Amino acid sequence: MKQKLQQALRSSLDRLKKSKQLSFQLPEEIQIEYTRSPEFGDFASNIALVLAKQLQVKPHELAQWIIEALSAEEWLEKVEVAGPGFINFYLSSDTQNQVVADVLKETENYGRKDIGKGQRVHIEYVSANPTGPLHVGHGRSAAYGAAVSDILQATGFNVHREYYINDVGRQMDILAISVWLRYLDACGEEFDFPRNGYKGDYIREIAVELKSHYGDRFHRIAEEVFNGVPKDATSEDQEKQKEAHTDAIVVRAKELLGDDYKIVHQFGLNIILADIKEDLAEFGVHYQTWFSEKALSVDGAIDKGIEALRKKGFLYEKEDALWFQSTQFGDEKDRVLRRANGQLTYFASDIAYHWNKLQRGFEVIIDVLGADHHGYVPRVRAAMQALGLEPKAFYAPLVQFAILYRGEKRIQMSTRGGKFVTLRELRNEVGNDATRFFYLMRKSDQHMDFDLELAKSQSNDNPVYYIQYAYARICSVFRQLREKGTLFNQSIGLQSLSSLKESHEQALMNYLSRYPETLSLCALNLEPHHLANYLKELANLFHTYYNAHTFIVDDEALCQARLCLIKAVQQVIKNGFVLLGVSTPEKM
RNA sequence: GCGCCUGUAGCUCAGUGGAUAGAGCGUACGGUUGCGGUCCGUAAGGUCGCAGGUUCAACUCCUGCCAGGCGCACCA
Repeated sequence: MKQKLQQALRSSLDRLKKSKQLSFQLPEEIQIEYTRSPEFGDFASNIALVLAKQLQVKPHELAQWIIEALSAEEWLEKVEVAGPGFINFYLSSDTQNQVVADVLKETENYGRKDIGKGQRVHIEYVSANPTGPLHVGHGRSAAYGAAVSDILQATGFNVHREYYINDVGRQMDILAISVWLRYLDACGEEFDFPRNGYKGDYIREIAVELKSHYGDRFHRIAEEVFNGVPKDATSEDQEKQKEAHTDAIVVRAKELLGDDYKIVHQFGLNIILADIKEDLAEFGVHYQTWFSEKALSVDGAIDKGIEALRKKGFLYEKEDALWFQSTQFGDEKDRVLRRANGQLTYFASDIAYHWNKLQRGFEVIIDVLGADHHGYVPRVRAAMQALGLEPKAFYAPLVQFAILYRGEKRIQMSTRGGKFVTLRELRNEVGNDATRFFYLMRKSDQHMDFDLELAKSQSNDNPVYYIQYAYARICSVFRQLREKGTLFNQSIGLQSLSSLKESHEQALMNYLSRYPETLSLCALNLEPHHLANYLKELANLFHTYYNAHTFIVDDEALCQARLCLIKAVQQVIKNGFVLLGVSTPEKM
């Protein structure tokens, strides 16, 4: 519709150019926007305001000329000048009605558009270290990544969802020794558990399982284990000392266990990863690939990634270390890929991983990151550019933590003490639907307050409930219809759409027609919250309508037309919720 | 100290350079309660953090300041 209006304005301006001998430069795009309220019509354009200065004409007067030069269109009811020189368009009601037929015809495809043109998009999200269960912060990333993926897919992109498993490195070693030490504890050994170890109860559970699988195969005497290991820190803030302590234990573990170390290492990883996979699957969050960092290092991909950078000339050696010139691409300092001690940094394997993404032919790369990692973005962006990706084909949307509240009371969380609320706990308490929707309701890169009480409540204050209720209510109307022995007749309804004259009906139809644009907006900005807000407003308009008018009326034509309208509403709620991962129960 | 993000109604938050800055909740009145738990109306409530600048037009873009959050490893 916007395009049609732009076309109409363009030809009107052409005509003016000739008749009034005007010369002016058209802007690239003639702006058409939805009006804020029906009193300004359905659409408005600011074109007269934009051109007024060039032409030295008062905007209001210019707008009048443009309107006079517009050719009559049957889909336009009227066109007016308003305010400082806006041109307001009023669509004829038949044009408005058309949306109902469109929705019912296109059903689950209504709103889908091919703006992606099949571009291959790689989106990586969550990718939490497999050192423990997912917590509520990861949950928000999961909900966000899944919704963005589905929205992009629905708008014509070819989306590949991937989870990068950081299954090597120090954190994993610390996990391994944490499990092992709890295992030794279960074997009756006595010692102080390292401050830097993973202290959660799940570690003990894994240790117990390890013991039941392997008996005391990995049992070593505590004195032997801690022999030569530097003392642990005496307070939490002595980072260096804590790390020295755990690092030494890792070395001892490898010495004492030999090849068995790998078994312990893998055992913990497997259990935690299985838990993460199950958790996400239950949350309705799916991936095409679980990509292992270990696999990357095994097949020499890291060297390939480094080689790729070297060939492009962005590497140099300094003080025995290998550096990447990320400052060439706006990073604040160059970054080390290989340390003086010969070890590769995490960044090196991350470059390899991203190089691998490019090699697989993805044209758009999206890394969903926790907001606390924002400092990491410039160097990854730099690497992607160095490797030849267009800057605008790389996106790193940030996801902020949610602050949990139980009513007024804030729920305190600290990762350090292992005292965090897990995603599973949250889902169990408030349900998948509310968890998903609440996460997506707010712009992802902003802090949000997540009220558990509200999320659980079966009241209209709860937006998820409110929208689901609208859907269920519509289902209920159709059930009621059957009980009354009346049949829903879509073709009669569609032929009678012109009888939908109530302001509520007009408003609903107008809003339904905005759904496709809302989807595009979400897709192009990677912002699913627009869709959540849209659905809330749609439900609101529906409830208002429901309370103002009866659908099942004696006038057959009117009745069927109204049923068509609410059926369209039902369809759009469904389409939107599918993309957000929220269910649409028919009864509540 | 440097960098990034955020500052909009009592609260939670929307707001693609446009018209009188909005919604929900909360507050104060009033009206409706029969498809399902309602909904509707009215009012109060704002120097859009502050100050400049760009523009016909700024909550929106730019600069500076103030406040809050996060990040600043040859860690991952």
